[in-house]
Amino acid sequence: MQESQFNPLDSIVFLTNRVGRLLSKTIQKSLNNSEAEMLPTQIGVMVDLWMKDGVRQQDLAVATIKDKGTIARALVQMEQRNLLVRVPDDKDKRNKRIYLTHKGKALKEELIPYTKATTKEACEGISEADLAICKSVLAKMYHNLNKKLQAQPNVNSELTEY
Amino acid sequence: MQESQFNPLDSIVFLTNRVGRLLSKTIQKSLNNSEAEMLPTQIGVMVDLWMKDGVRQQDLAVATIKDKGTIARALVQMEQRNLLVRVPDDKDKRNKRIYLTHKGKALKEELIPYTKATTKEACEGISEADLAICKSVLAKMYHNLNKKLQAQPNVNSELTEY
DNA sequence: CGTTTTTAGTTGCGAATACAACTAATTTGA
DNA sequence: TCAAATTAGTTGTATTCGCAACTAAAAACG
Repeated sequence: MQESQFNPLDSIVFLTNRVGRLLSKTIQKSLNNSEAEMLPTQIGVMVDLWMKDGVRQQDLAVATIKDKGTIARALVQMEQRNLLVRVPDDKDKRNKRIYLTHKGKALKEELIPYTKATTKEACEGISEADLAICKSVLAKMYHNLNKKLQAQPNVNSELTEY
Repeated sequence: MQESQFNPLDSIVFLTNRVGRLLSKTIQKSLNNSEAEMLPTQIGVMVDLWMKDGVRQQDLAVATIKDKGTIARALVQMEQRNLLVRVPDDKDKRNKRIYLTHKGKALKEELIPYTKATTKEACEGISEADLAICKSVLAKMYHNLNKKLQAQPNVNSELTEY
């Protein structure tokens, strides 16, 4: 049996995973004991709502790659904190539309500096040009992976179109 | 109050997170009902052990960005499945060294095709050159973030040196 | 139309996880 | 040399999460 070549440090799966988790963990920790303290799932929901609000719970579940039950419970907690409201849709009573409150929108301003600080540290020694290429590659991958999901039935991802 | 510019689709934090989670979720699902079926934490442990085995539980916790208790319980399960062994260290009896069994090493061969298939789909339309730059940027970020962790006390990350 | 199928959201439940308290082993340094 | 501090691993506990069963609403279709 021959030994396969597989170096995680040269694997895009390994790299995106570890870097993504390191970054978000670092940011999340730095938020602790601040006004903006939030759980990872909640941060994910917030970010999606900044891009587009008024979407359905189901859209958020797909976009954040979480179970719809998990999202439902996270949204209840966030509604209790007055970060957002869940508005039943008159045209289709199965849907609930999610809208950020003023407080929810304001959190964006709080989160940005933490995100920028962590990003800056992480990107030390990396050229602007290379970073731009890296982001465009990841954006393309994100697009490909979402398209793949859309190709399967029963998935709506309005959110992830760009 | 001015509205801040923050487009998640141009944020390395958002992109690495979503792409990383989409990729690993896709691979994990494709493993279901196969011999190689594993939980995300277990996959993370395996990958680190492929890079370097004989490390301590604590090293794995740091490398996989998980709580040491979580790792301890995951390792017990994996030991029960005969994927690895936990060997008390004679020189320092606090440590347990983790070694892959033959079965654990063989899983690597099973996992590779799934990883490659998913990666290929995700990278459609991306040039080799750009992908290489993307990976080198992420590897550099990974290095920076781990160095940052090492700078803080009580963290050992032998594993993440490269 | 009316029945069947699909979809959005909710909820019960068990598994996985983080956090913190604990034990045992080692290191530090007075 | 020995008490205090640090470290690796374990375990208790509360929270989070994914899965699956369920309800209600809408769409599909004969």
